[in-house]
Amino acid sequence: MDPSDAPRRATLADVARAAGVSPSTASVVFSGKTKVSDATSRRVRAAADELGYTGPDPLAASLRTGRSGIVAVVLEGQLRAAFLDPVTIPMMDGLADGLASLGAGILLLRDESGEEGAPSLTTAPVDAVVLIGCSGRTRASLDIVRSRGLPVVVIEGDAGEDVPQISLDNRHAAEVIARHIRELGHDRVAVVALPLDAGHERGLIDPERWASATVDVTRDRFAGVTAVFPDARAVAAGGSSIDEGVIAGRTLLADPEHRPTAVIAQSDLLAAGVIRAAEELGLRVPEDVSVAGFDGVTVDGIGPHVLTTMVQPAVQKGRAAGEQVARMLRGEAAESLDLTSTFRPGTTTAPPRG
Amino acid sequence: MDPSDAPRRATLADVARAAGVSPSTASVVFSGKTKVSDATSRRVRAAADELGYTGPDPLAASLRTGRSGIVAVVLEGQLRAAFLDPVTIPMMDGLADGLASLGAGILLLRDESGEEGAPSLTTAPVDAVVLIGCSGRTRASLDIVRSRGLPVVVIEGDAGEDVPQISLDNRHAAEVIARHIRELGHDRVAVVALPLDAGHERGLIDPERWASATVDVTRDRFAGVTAVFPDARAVAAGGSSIDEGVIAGRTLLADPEHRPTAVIAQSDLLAAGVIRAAEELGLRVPEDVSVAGFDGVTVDGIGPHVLTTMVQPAVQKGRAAGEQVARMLRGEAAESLDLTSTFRPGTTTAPPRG
DNA sequence: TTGTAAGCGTTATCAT
DNA sequence: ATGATAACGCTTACAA
Repeated sequence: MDPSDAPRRATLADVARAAGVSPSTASVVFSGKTKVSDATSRRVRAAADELGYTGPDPLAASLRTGRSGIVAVVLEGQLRAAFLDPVTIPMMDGLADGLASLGAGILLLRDESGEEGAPSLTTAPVDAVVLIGCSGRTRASLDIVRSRGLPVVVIEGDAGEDVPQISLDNRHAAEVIARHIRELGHDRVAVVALPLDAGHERGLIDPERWASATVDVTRDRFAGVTAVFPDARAVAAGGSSIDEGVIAGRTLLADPEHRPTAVIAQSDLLAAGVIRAAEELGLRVPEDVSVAGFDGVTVDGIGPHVLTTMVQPAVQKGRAAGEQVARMLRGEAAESLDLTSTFRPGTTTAPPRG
Repeated sequence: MDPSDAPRRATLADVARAAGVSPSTASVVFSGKTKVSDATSRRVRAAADELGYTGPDPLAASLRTGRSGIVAVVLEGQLRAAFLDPVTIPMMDGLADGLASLGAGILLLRDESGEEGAPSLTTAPVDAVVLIGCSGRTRASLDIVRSRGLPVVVIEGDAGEDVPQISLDNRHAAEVIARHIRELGHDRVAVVALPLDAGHERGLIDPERWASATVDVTRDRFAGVTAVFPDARAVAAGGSSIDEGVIAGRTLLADPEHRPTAVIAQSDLLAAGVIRAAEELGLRVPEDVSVAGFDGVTVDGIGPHVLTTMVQPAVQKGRAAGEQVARMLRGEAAESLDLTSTFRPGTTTAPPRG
């Protein structure tokens, strides 16, 4: 007897009919955009319950309003790689917060261009886009986003001219921590650097090598240190991890002859590795060697130590991005933000031994 | 002179008109669902370029096809908390893979019920839902999903009757590793357990306490061990981290009197902590004490050790979930899967000293 | 190979 | 406070 055999899901029109009201009234009952009398409201809701109607179909609503309530976050490569950096997660959390006012969810998109059938920036039903990181690929993503006319915010990446950007005071922050080290009296200082470019090669860095470094974060943090210690030696790590820090730490600390009295690492993870390396070699931190980090993340497994570090406002970074997106979606102008890291003294730095 | 002052974005209809073809033909040029002559195809693309048309509006396409190409992943609480577990990330990666055949993206949704205006399961334009974890809240999410009639898969959670579920052979896997320990000749064995319930209290666990444990994973992995070592002592950690492992490790190893010769930890992170605790106490691993883990994740910072552990197929877990979602979306029946962990011998277990 | 036509389920505008 | 009506931009039978 049914018009169709597969019992089609009830629509707002069905509910309206059952409740004896017009579709527009029924719509308003659910959206609350206009006053509705208590009586009709109740009638509509009753009819909805009756028919198993759970609310307006988001797809149809989206088409009509032109909003999907979804913001894309574009990460580089495998999710694994992106989430390896411990600041990414708090940042995403902040983003979720910043977006909350908008009622928007986060769509994870991978930056791999090729993959057939993969959901891409070109076809995703999103209201805005947040680009993370600073790979060359960012460029391509940016083009797509632009041609779709979507609002976009870039976090720590080489955004073009007019794209609002959330960045960090990397250079200045590095200088702050370097100055702390100098004030303690150190002058034989070494840096454990993040990768200089996509190559990820490890080892001592020839000063001229910096000219060809492509990763902004690495370069800026190094520049901050050399402003204070122009002759600081540097070792590049293969990535930001404790194990990489251990490797770099050994390189720097093994030889008592050239051993620095302080090591400035470009991430907390690396710093933790340096501490491990030092302890392996029988050196005490901070008595024999001071170690400073960068990021201010909680590093698991360095025991009683509290890392001296620059705390970067990871959550706030995400939240700021979310807020800028929200503004753009409201038609307001968005602005770029340069966030400030704060010095956090810990137990891993001290004056060098007499 | 323009019909409107704000230059409206071009639509497929505009493109069709400009190219002198019908809307349906233009549509097909972009979707590729039907053969189109090379000539018209070119004409349409040219017109599209001309008008700055970048492809069909996903919103409209979604409404028409009833598909958004988005799958929601519901995580408990803050993203931070969810991503603390190192298996979550590879799992999400696997999920992305499993979903790739579908061309679907992943929408991150937080499980917090309240939050006004937050994007919720009720209003998100998704084709299917993946529920992760085993909080009581899963229940609520499940109800929403059900009433919306969305396909759903649960990963390691207490899904109801007919919900396809991806689980792990926790009990059996724990038994496997316990047997390995016994075969090495140990009989004084202790367990470092994950939290028993939301309370997260640390310390030695009274055997009767297990009856009230609510976390399946913890209970199952413990049951596997007691099948081999009925009298194994257990200490609960406050969470799955290296630092918690250190605390638990100290509790177990400090007293030489009752010191076990082997410790079975319920996660690799905990195991890494136990190793640190042992080394702090001057014990060598595995000579003085054997340590086994669970998960098979890469633990940063345990230096030369390779953890003896059960490798859980994290990526595959995600991929399986993705594949089941894909099946359901194709109208096929989905099935529950119980995945198998595999034993990976490492350098952290050895026979007890004579 | 291409065109015609009928929606997909909402919501916004305007009138009542 | 409520209702009629017209889009929103696309896809897909089906017809030509």
